Amino acid sequence: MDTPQPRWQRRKDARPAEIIEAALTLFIDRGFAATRLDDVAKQAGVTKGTVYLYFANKEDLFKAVIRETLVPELEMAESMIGEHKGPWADLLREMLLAWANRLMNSQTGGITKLMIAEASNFPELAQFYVNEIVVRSRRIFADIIERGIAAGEFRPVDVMMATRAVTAPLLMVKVWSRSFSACDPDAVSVADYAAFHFDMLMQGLKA
Amino acid sequence: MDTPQPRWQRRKDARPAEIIEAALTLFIDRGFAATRLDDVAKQAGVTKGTVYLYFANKEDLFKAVIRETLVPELEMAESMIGEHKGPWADLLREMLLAWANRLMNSQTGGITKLMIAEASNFPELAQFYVNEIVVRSRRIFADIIERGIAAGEFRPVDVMMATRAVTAPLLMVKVWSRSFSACDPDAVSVADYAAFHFDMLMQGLKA
Amino acid sequence: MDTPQPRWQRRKDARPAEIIEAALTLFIDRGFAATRLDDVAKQAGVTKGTVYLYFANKEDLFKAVIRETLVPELEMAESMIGEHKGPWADLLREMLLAWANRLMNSQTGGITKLMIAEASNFPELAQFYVNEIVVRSRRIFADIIERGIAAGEFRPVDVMMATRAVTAPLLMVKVWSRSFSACDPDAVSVADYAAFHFDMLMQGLKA
Amino acid sequence: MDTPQPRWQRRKDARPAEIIEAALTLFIDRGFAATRLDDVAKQAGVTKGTVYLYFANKEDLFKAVIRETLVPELEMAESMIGEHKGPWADLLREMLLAWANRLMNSQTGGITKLMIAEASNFPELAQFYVNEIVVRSRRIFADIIERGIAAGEFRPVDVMMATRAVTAPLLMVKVWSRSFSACDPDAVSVADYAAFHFDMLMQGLKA
DNA sequence: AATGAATGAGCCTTCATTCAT
DNA sequence: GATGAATGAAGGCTCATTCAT
Repeated sequence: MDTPQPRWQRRKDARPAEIIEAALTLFIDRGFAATRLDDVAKQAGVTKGTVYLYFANKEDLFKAVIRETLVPELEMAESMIGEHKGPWADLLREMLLAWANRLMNSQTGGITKLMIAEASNFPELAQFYVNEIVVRSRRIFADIIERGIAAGEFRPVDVMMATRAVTAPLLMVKVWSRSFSACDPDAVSVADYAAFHFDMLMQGLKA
Repeated sequence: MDTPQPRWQRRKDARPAEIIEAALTLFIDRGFAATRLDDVAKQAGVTKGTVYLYFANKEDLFKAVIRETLVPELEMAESMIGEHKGPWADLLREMLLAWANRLMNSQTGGITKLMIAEASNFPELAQFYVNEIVVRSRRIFADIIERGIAAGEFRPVDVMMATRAVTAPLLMVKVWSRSFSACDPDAVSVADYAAFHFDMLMQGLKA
Repeated sequence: MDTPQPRWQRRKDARPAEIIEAALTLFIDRGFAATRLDDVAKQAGVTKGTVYLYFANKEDLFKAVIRETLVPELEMAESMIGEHKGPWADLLREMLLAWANRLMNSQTGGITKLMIAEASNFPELAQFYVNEIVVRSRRIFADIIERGIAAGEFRPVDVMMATRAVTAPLLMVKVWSRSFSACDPDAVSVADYAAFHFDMLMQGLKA
Repeated sequence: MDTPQPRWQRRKDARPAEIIEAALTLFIDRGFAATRLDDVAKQAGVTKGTVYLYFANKEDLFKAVIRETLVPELEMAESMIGEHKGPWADLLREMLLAWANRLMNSQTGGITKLMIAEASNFPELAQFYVNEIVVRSRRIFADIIERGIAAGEFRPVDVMMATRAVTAPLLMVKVWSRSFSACDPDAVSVADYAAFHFDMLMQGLKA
């Protein structure tokens, strides 16, 4: 006679994070509306009822997913800034590669895709995302560009535009690969692109 | 006996296009799953039943929306290519500005956003989109880059990467504005950005 | 080959009343919370979805049931008042018997039972019920008592109390029979009781 | 090693009564179905699990609530009867006032309301209630009426009917006040009504 | 061709009940 | 004895889809 497995375990502390992780994956993959709580629960290894022990409803879970996932993002973004000596271009390069790295190893790209898709359905969340993540991330790159210009290292371009020029391509490549890597014959790796991107930023296309 | 006024008009030819237009707007705004057919019908000025006269089901409508909207895209994209004399940079500039123009005046940006969001839910559609639109659009810019390099006008960069560098930023700025223009304090106009983008592509950031 | 029955009929005008009637029966029998909309629908010969074509939700249906059922009640109650000649006692008797009759042939008793049970769960509805039905019904009997006293026909008793003395017993007997007729060995018919009640009201118990 | 304080106290004997009391209050207020066991537990100062230590399920708790609450009812009812000398009307008056007193100071009225509402959902319980409480209570009043008639003190009325005439109004006034006291502008106190009721019973309305 | 009443499957949510701690 | 995390069945509600008119 073998020991029967207990039907479930008490994991009060671990549950929310597990559910959030499962939900994140599914939300990113299918979108908010197309994700069923049953699937979230199954993926988290619990039943639907358990989800409701920790989140008031589906929307609340979505918000938690976004917020909880963005917190490490924030911390990572902040931690990138630090002491720097030497040319600003070197720092820019370093930052870009670090960011590309995060884009590959975290859910950052997925979250971006998700927010792009659901922004109009969750306006306050979109606002939160823009304020807390986007604006801050831009600030980091904008600072570098501004200082580089002040140092005479960069051309005196419009900083806001340049910031977009620095961030948008990398983000797009990552978001794109999330959605189309399976069917795009010319898939491009984020890591490879990051290096190329920096080169293009510096030298431009002209011979 | 007098001829009774018909309760509705025969609009056989116009109906599908009207429904598709309404559906496109709503799909782009809310996503596929969050869009109700009732709302599509209302926006198209018909009733739900009428939608089913022209489309087998919601998914079928979605596919039609994508396909029908992409046809003019295709045609516009193709028509951009033609005889060209003078420097390739000039053609690139012209193409970029024309594309930016289309991004502003058509649903191209919206479709991109929609496809990013729903690609994993509609794989064949994603494949269709990539094959018919993305690859062709890339081809246009890739050609220019290749020829510019051959002519010694551009640096001998990786063409596939450079194509991304040319297209991704503009697309991202447009997609982003669709989702976040309401809550992004540093909104950037696509037209302005296009000019800046070309300048950066040519000269890079270095002083 | 026989003609296949149509799966359903369009009965837009009749539906709400049918649903209300079915709901009334079930609410009275089981109470609000214990009544499932599925059962209401089945009893009304429709499906659950149809209920939602006409009522926003279960609570809304409940309110409609109460209101719609009470309107005829009101009208009947009001219509009892009219021209009267002769002793006030005769009018009182007439009114009581008419009311007893209505109690037997309408859902009045059931509604009362229902409101007693659900008043605290639906405060505004309870208020509506008291204001629109109870107060008016009392007014009718209070008038008769007041005039009877003024005419010297009745003793100068407290009118409000006397009104209760006139109405409460009949109502209780009816409500009681709704709930306990199946298990009460000494069930009393409302019709019989009404006659007895009038007699007691007039003569009292004393020899 | 010191003796750790136990997290909870053994209250084996007190627990069931506390839970029953809490449940009674909520059942009366909201009805059986609308009362959540969570709320019962909270009101009793325990957790949901504890309820199941003492009661097999919600229905079982309900039955216990009714039965346990009816036991004191029974005892009180029985204790009212005793030796009596003097006119039967005096005894009747005494009994009515005593009963009114119990109606005000116990849950009798609430139980009645509850049984009226749930009788059809709990037939055996309704039977139990009728047999053990209602029939016995009636017997008390019926006895007085019978003896009063035999003594020539009361008119020779139908005893069963008269019993209803004696009990129903008081019960109705109490039940009513439970449900509608908050919204009935002409609320009537049970104590006041009891005195009036006896007067009416004796003298009737006629001048 | 068009309508919109009706359907019914499916999802979110609640809550009585169980059981690991 | 008590807890409360976890379950799972049930029910309210939505909405894509059908079909009588």
